[in-house]
Amino acid sequence: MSAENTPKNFICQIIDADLASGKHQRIVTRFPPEPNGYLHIGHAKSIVLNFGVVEDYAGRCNLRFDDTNPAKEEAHFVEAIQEDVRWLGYEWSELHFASKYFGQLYGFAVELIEKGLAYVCDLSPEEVRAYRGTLTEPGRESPWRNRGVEENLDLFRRMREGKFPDGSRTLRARIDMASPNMNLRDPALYRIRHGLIHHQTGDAWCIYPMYDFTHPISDAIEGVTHSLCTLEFEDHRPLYDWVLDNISIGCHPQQIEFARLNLEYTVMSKRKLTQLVDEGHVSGWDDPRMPTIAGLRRRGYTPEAIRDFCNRIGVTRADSTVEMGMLESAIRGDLDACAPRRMAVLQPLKLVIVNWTEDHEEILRGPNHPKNEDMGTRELVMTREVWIDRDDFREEANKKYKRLVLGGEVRLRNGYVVRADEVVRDEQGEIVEVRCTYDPETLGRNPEGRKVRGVIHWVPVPRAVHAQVRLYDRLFRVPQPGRDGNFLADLNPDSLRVIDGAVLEPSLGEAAVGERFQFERESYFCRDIEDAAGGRPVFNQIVSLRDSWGG
RNA sequence: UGGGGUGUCGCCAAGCGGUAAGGCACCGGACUUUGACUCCGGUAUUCGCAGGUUCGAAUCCUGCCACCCCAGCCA
Repeated sequence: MSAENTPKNFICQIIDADLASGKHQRIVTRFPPEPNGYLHIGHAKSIVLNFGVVEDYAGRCNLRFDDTNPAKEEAHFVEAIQEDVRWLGYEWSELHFASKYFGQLYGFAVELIEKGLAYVCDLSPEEVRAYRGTLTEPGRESPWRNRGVEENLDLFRRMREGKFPDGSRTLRARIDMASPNMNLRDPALYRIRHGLIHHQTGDAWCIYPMYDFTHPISDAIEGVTHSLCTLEFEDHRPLYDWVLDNISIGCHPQQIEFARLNLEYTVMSKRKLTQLVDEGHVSGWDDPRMPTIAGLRRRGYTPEAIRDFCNRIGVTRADSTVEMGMLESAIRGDLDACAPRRMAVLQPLKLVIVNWTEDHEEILRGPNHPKNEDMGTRELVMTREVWIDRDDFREEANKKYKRLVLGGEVRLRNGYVVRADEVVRDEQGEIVEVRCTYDPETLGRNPEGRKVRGVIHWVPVPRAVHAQVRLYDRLFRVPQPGRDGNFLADLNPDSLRVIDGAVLEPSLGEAAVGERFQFERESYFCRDIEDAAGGRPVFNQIVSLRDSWGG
C-alpha cells in the first residue's frame, strides 16, 4: 500500500542521501502527539509518513507523548491515541513520554545555566510580552538577564522546590532579544505550574519544560535521525538546533518540516474539534461526521483506505487543501473490492406481484460480490409483496429513466422481471402500492424478444429487517469553514439525516457491529455500535456510490 | 513595512538545464442483472508575473506579485 509507483517525496530523498553518504545507518523517526485530544486525519498523514518511512527503510519509529503541559492533557487521550495508531495498522518500536525525561531535562537546563546560556527571569507574563518587542521592532533585554550563575542555579532549584508562585518566574534561554526570529528572543524554557496532577508524573513536579526545550532533547535521547514536523515549526528550527548545540548530548536529529493536511468541508484544528465535541455540535469525538480517526472508524472507513489516501496526497512543503473527493475515492476503492453486496430499501414503496401465489416463498441466491466468486453467495427470499425504493418507480418517465414505470418492465435484482400494471393510492392521492405481474421465465436469464434495461433492488415485505439508517453529508457547508468569521456558523444543519423506516434483506439481520456492506445502488454502510429503539440495528453510511446519472 | 516559507491543469502532485509523469475530479465511448466496478479515449504549447543568462529554462539569475507561518510562561 505504500504507493509503489509514487515518486519519492522530498523527505525520502533526504533520507536516501543520508543513507548514501553514511550519515546514518538506520533511520529513526517518532510520532509525537500531545495527549490533549483525539487524533484526526491530519495526524494520520504524519503517522503514515513517520511509520511508513521506517517500514520502507527498515528503521524504527517511536510513539512519544509530548506531555509537557498537564493543564491540557488527560490519561484518557493517551489511551485513545494508542488505539488509533494501532488501528491504523502501526506498531511503535518504543513507547515514550516526554515526561519520563523530566529529570534529564532538568539537568540540561542546569547545564545551560552553568554556561551562562539560561537565566531565571522575574518578569511577569505581561512584562515579558512588553519586553519582547514586535515583528518589526527588536525586544529589550530583561533586567534579570545578567544574573550570576550561582544565583540562577539557586533560583532555578527553588523554582523546582515550589518556593515561587505560578507566573512569578521562568527559566529563559539567553539568546538574542533583537533577533528577527521571535523564537530566539530569550524563549521560556520552564514555567511554574502548581496544583496540577500530571497524568504520568503526578505531583512530582511544579515546573514544566516548554516544547522548544523538550522536543529536541527528547528526540536526541531516543536517537531520532529525522524529526518530522509541520511547517509552523520551521521558525523553531534554529531554537531546536540551538538547544542541542549547547548541551552535552551526543546526538543531533535533523528537523524537517512538511505541510499539514487541510481537507475541504471540515476543520482540523484540535481546538475546533474539541469545541465541536464540548458544545455538543456532534455526538462525540467518534461522531461519524468527525474527521477524527475514531470518527472515521465508526463511520466505517478502513485503515487501508486512510493509509492509501495519505500516500496519494503526497508530502510537500506547499500549503494545500485536499478535496473530500480524494478521501472518498480511497474508501470507495477499498470497499468496492471488499464489501459484500446486500439489498436495502431506504424509502419503502410496496410492490405486490399479483400473479405470485399468496404466502409462497421462494429461496433465491445472490452473489456477495459481482466479480469475486470466492466471496460466495447468500440466501434471498422472494415473496408476493416486496419493498422497492420510491425513487425506483414513476408513473411515467422519459427513456433516460431506466427503472420501473407504469406499464414497463424492470428486473428485481437477483430475481425476476416484473411489469407494473397499476398503482393504488390513499385518500391523499399518494401512491401506496404498485401492482405488478412477474415473468416466471426470467430468473437468471433474459426474457425473449425484449430487453429489460433497468435493475432495481428490493426486500421481501414479510422477511424485512427493520433498521435505522444514518445518512451523512459534509459537516460544514463551505469548503473552508470559518474563512470569514466563526466556523460554527458554517456548520451544515443537514449533515446527519436519520432514516428510521429502512428495510433490509433478511441476511442483514445477522450483521455484526463494524461490518461493512455495499447496499447495492445506494451506498456503503457499516453497522453501528449502538442500536436504535426496539433493538433495531443502525447502519451508518460510509460513502455513497459514485453516481453518474444525477437524476 | 522584520524574519521564515510557498507558488506546475478545478484539487493533490512529479519534474532537480534538454523540450510538462501520475492520481482525484470532469467529458466522451465500451461493458454491465448495481445509472456501481472495470475498460478505452479526451482534457496545461504551458509551469504566479516581468525581464535576463543559455543552442535550449518549470528548472539558473534579477525584480515584482500573491498566499501561509511567527509577537503563549501552548504544542
